[in-house]
Amino acid sequence: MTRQEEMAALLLPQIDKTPAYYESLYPARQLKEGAQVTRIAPSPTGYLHLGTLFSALVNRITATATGGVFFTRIEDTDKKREVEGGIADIIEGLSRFGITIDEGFVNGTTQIGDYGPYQQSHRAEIYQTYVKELIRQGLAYPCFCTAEELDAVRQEQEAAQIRTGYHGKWAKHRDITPEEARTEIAAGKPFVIRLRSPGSEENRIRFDDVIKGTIEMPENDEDFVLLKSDGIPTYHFAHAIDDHLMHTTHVLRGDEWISSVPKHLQLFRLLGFKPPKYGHISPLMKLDNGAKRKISKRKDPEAAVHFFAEEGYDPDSVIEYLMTVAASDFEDWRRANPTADRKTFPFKLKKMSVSGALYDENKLIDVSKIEISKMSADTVYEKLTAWAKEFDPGFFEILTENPAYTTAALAIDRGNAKPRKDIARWSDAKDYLAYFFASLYVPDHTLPETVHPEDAKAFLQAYREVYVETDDRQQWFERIKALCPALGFAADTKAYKADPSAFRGSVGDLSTVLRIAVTGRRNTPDLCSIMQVLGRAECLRRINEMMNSL
RNA sequence: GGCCCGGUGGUCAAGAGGCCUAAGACACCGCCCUUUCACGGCGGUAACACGAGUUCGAAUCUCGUCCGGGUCACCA
Repeated sequence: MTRQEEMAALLLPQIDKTPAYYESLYPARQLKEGAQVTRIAPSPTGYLHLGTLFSALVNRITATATGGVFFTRIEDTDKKREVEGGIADIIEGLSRFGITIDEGFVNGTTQIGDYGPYQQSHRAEIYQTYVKELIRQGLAYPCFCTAEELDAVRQEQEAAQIRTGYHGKWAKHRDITPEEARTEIAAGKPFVIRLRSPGSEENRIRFDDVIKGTIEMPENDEDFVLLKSDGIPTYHFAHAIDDHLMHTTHVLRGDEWISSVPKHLQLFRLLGFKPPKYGHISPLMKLDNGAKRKISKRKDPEAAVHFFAEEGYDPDSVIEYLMTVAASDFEDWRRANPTADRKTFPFKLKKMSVSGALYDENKLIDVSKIEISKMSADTVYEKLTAWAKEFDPGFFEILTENPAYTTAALAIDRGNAKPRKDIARWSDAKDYLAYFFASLYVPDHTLPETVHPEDAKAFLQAYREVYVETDDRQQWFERIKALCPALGFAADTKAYKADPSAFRGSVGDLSTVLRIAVTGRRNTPDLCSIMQVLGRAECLRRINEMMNSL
C-alpha cells in the first residue's frame, strides 16, 4: 500500500467502490448528432427566482432546438440554507411557466430518468468514491484548519496585500502525512478534503464560452474544498462529477460562475473527464437610483416569480418577454410567426446578449397585451378566472356567475384582424369589464364640455324610441345618424369639421352621449356590441337613469 | 484591491473595416383613420462613454482612461 492509498483508506474507509463502477452505471446517452444535454441545478433555498426561471428557459430551448435533453438536478448540498418545500416551489414553479422537464425532478417529490439520483444529498457515496481516487493519486488531501485559522490567514494576506486564499505556501496541510492525519482524526478534529492543485497563477487558460466568446484567465492554483466536513461536496466538485456522469453537454448558468471556470476545467482534467461547453448568462438587471444592478432577492419584488402571478401577468406573457431578452432575433421571428409555438423557434446561443439587460416593465406590458390579444374569448375566460380564483376571489364570483355572459363581454372586438390590446395583466380585467357587472358598475355621467345637457337628453329620448337591439354595427350607427338633423347635429363628421358653427355638435358627440349613458364612461370598445351583450332591458334602464340625472 | 466580463437613443437591441447620413422594437410626441378609446398607418425627438493609435477609411481592430457588473467561503 502506498502512502497515498494509506491516506485514502484512512479518510474514507467506508468507500468500497471505484469510479469505474459508476462509469459503467451511467453510460453515454444515445442521442442524435448535435443533440445538446442541458440542465438547471437549483438549490432549494426558497421560491423560484426570476434568474433561475430565465436560466431554465435558456437551457430548455437549447435542448429543444437541438433535439436534446433538459433535466433538473437539486443542489441541496448546503443544509443550512435549505428551505422546506423548496424543491416543489422551484420545480412546480417551472411547470407553471410551461417549462417542461425531460428528466430529473418533475415535481416536488418525483424524479425520472436513468442518471439519478438527481439530488446531490443522495449522491454522497458517488462523490466520495471519486474523492478517494483523487487522494490515491495524491491530488487531494485532508485539511484540519478551523474557520478561525483560515480567517487569520486571510487577514494576514490582506495586510500584506497579497492574493488571499488557500494556495501555495499558505496551504498549511498540503503535505500532511497519513500519520499526522491519523493523530488529528484521533483527536476528533473535523476535516475537509481539499484539491492539491497542480496549477500555477503564472499559467493562462482560455476557453470558448458559447455565449461570451473566448475568455482568458489565470489557471487555478487554489486548493479549494472538494468535500466539506460533513462529507458533502462543494458546488464545484458536485458539478464536475454530476455533469460528467449525467452527460451534460452544455452548462448554461448565471455569469457569476465565470470566475470559477478555471476550477471546473481543472477538475475535469484531473478527473479524466471531457469538459462540457460552458455558456454564461448575463443577469437581469434593474435600475436603482440611476444605477444598474442585478435584480436582488432582498430588494426587488420582481425577483420572486410569484410577484408576476400576483400582479396578474400571465405566465405565458412572462416567458414571451423573457424570450425577447434571451434572443435578440426572437421578436423578428415572432412577427413573422405570430401564432407559432415557441418550441419551433430556432434558438441560437450566439444570439444571446453578452451584457446584462435591464428588466423593462413597459416591454413586458407590451408583450403581454399582444399575447392576450391573440387569445380567444374562451381562453381568456379560462385564464382570467383561474387567476381571479387565486388572487381576487370576489371578482371570481362575479365572473363565473354567468360564464356565457362574461365570455360574450370578453369576445367584443376579439378574434378579428386587429384585436384590441386593453389587457396586459389579469388584474386589468376588473376595470375593463366593470360596466358589465352591477356590483362593479360605478357610472360617471359627466358629459363632455362641448355637449349641452338638454341636447343629450333630447337625443337619449329620441334614441330610446328607435333603438333596435338586433341591429348590426352598420344599422346601429345609421340609426344614430338619422337622429342628427332633427337635433341640429351633423351626421357627417367631415361636414361638422368643415363648419362647426353650423351645428350643435356631430354624430360623434351623440355617440359619446350614448356611450356614457350605457357604460358610464367615455372610452370603451365597440358600443354596439356592448349593448347587445348588456341586453335591451339593461340598456334602456341605464339610458333612463342617465336622463334622470340630466 | 486582484482577477474576469461588459459599455450603440430613456429601455432592449441590429451591427463582423467602406453597404452607417447607424436598422428595428418598447416608451414618448405629432398627424391621419375613426361613433370614443384602442388598433392600424404615416412621421418625429433621441445613441456609437472618452482619448490616443492602426488604416486611404473605425461603432467595428489595438492600447489607455473612465464608468457599470461579477467574483475572490466548509454558499450555490
